Amino acid sequence: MVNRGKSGKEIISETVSSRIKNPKLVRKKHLLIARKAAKLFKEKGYHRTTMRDISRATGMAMGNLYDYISKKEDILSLVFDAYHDYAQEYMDAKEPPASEDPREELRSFIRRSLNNVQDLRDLILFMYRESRLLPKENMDRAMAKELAQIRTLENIIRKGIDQGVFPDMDPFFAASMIFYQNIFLTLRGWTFAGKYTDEEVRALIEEYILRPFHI
Amino acid sequence: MVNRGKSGKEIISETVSSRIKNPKLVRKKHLLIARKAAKLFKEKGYHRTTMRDISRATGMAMGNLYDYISKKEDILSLVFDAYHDYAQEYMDAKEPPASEDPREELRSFIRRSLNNVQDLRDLILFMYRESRLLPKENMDRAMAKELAQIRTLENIIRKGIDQGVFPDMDPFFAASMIFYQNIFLTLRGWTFAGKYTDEEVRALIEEYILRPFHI
Amino acid sequence: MVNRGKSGKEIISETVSSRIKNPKLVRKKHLLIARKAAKLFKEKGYHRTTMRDISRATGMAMGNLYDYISKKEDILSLVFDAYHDYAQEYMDAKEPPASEDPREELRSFIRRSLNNVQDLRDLILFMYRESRLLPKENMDRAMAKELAQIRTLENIIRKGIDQGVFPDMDPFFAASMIFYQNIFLTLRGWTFAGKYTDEEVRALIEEYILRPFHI
Amino acid sequence: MVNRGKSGKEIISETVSSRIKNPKLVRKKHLLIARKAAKLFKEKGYHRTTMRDISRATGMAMGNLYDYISKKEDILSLVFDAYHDYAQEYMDAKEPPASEDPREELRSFIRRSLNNVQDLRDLILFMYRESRLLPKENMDRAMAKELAQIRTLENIIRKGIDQGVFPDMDPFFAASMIFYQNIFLTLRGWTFAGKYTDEEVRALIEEYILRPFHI
DNA sequence: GATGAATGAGTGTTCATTCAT
DNA sequence: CATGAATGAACACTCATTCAT
Repeated sequence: MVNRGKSGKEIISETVSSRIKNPKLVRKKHLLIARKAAKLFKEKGYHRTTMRDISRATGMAMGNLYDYISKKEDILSLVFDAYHDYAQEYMDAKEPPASEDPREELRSFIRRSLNNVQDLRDLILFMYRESRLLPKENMDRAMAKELAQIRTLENIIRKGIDQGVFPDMDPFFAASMIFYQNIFLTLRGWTFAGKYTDEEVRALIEEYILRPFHI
Repeated sequence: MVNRGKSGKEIISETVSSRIKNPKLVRKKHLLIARKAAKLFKEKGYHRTTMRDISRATGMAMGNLYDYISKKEDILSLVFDAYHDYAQEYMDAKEPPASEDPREELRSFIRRSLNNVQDLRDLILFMYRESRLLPKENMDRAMAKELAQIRTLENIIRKGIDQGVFPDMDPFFAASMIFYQNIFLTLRGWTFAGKYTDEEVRALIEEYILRPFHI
Repeated sequence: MVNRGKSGKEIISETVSSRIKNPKLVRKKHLLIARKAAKLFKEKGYHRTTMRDISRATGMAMGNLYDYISKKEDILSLVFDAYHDYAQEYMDAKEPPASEDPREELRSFIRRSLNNVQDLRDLILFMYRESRLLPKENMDRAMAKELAQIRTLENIIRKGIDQGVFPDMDPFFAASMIFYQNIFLTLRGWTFAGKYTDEEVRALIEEYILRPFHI
Repeated sequence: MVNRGKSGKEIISETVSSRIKNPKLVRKKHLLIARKAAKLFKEKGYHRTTMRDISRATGMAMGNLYDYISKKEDILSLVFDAYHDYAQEYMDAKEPPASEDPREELRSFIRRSLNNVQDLRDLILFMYRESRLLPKENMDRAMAKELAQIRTLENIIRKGIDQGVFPDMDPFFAASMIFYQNIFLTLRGWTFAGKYTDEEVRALIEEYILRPFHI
């Protein structure tokens, strides 16, 4: 849930500047704030969550909170950054020894991604809902991260097409569709509530996504 | 853009009650409010749109506005209801003479749906973002309408499977996936900005969605 | 205490814009706010006077107050404008039939000015103290009004010099000195507290100011 | 820039008490604080200068700052005291061998005073603006210092009247007027901006002030 | 039915001051 | 003695809602 800066030191959010001098403390509190705020945001949305709520949840006094951020919007950035860092780590950590079979690679990517999505369901939902409130800089960053994931997928697909194991298709577009289908159950999971278990849903989506790739 | 109640009378909203007696007037104003508010909501989001904004946009005095609704939330309901009514009409109006070929039926449904989505892009985006703010009753209604559409799709698919023109699959699940893939370009339009035209995107989605249905 | 606009209609403050439509009401409330706020500002200074204080003093609810102004600073402008309008009227109203004798004209100007200053002592003191907080536009206006008064004085003095009844001197500079001497007892009246009555102070200043004009 | 107490020990402030034992250190830090705070106060005013600003400017940690003062107001006192001490020194240091000619003595006093005022222009302006914020005790002390200077002037004038070189007048009143005319250019410097150089202004004021003393 | 002024609780944010180390 | 993080009351300002006409 942290960036690794050039020097190898852990950094969370280069954009949110704090008045506090001790960088270790800043990182720690930024993480605390992001964690607690994320919970509140998920439950009540950004606008309905007050700074007082966040103060209470973090156990930090109002003024102290503002020692670590300079506006409420910063907390939004903190939450997004923390998620992206975490998601990156999640995908990196579970990366299997790169298979030579594109079909296997694709399945592996989807499976990891679906697990991640299911774990962070509410957070992702929140992010999709309120990303427009992000300051442009963070928005751009978020979009770049998403694009990077899509590019990874695109490469896998392109390789599959080249090797003749996938049918011919627009690889970037297909990658985008897959990426979005991954998120699908987050946005509309309720459709399946009661009908299928989480396990089943994951399996169904995986199968459905892979279907167009059978020759 | 109106419901037909059981009695055949036009109703725009069963949930939003107004102090005004004249039902024709109520309907007219509710529509006016929904239309103007939708525009504002799309642009600035629900929370950032003030009652004063809506008063100004509709040309109705604050007090008069509150003669037709009782809380701001009501306007959200009005907007959602108006959309659903409109979408229903849209799909109904363009419904072709039911083809006997499930493949054609499916393609036709998707095409109409994609057009609808592209026309109302911003509104749909807004609704996905702020639906959680809806009072439960409206939320349930919105979900029911979505489910109805999915059921229509499900039937087409089931027929195709039965006739052996579609491969075997879970028809409800497939219908759900299709339905949300339709919405895909709304949520992630920016991914394609500059890469493809709207036409191309529609064609690509259509093709991609239909791919799993080739035997 | 009001401006006369081009049309002859009374206007108070063209700079402070309000959300209220009825201009009569706006004028009335602006005046009320200026009057009550001036009192508070004089007593506690601008910064120590809170919007709640002003709300309480005017009997207007916080929100209503903000219907007539858009920021606290506006109230400062209101106070300054009201004073300047009043001072203008004061000087105009008591303007005697322009005497032909510059000496008499000068004495009359000084006397009126001193009376005005003594009446509005605390207000003027406040204004000299906090004028730097004014938005530039108002500041410029205030300076222009002051300059206009100095110019009037300058003209009287120049006439006197031309007629040979005043000794040779820089008329603009002398006018400035006189103007400031008028205000003097506002800023440092306490020096005389207990020593002289207000009457006596006025007479002493008048005499002192006029002294350099004896040949 | 320090007082000499009765015992001959240097004291910078009798009113501002510090928690620190070492009196040398206290004096040093009080002076540092007064110097840095004065700069900030002149630029931004008392209220807009935060304790953080002062901490930063002095290089003292917040808590350490509060070891030497007990409230923000104390810093105001420190600034005023430092100024008065400095002004006293300024006048004392440049005091010429007391001339026997009251006219010369008067001119000398005014000249020194005008130089002082021009040097400390911004500081004096600040003090006039914010003196009301001083605790009563300091206010009284400041007034006493002013009065002392006025008394000095009064004596010169009285001597001149007695010797028949000045026309008859109320010597205390005249002394007061002179004293405040000195300050004039501080308060209304902008009136002359571009019209006269600083040199010219000083000469004009000097001449103007002395005018009533010609027989 | 319509108008628009009035209400006041609630929001984000600041900042003098304290306190643990 | 020094450091700087922590405290929380107070502030300016907003806005959904009501009410008098």
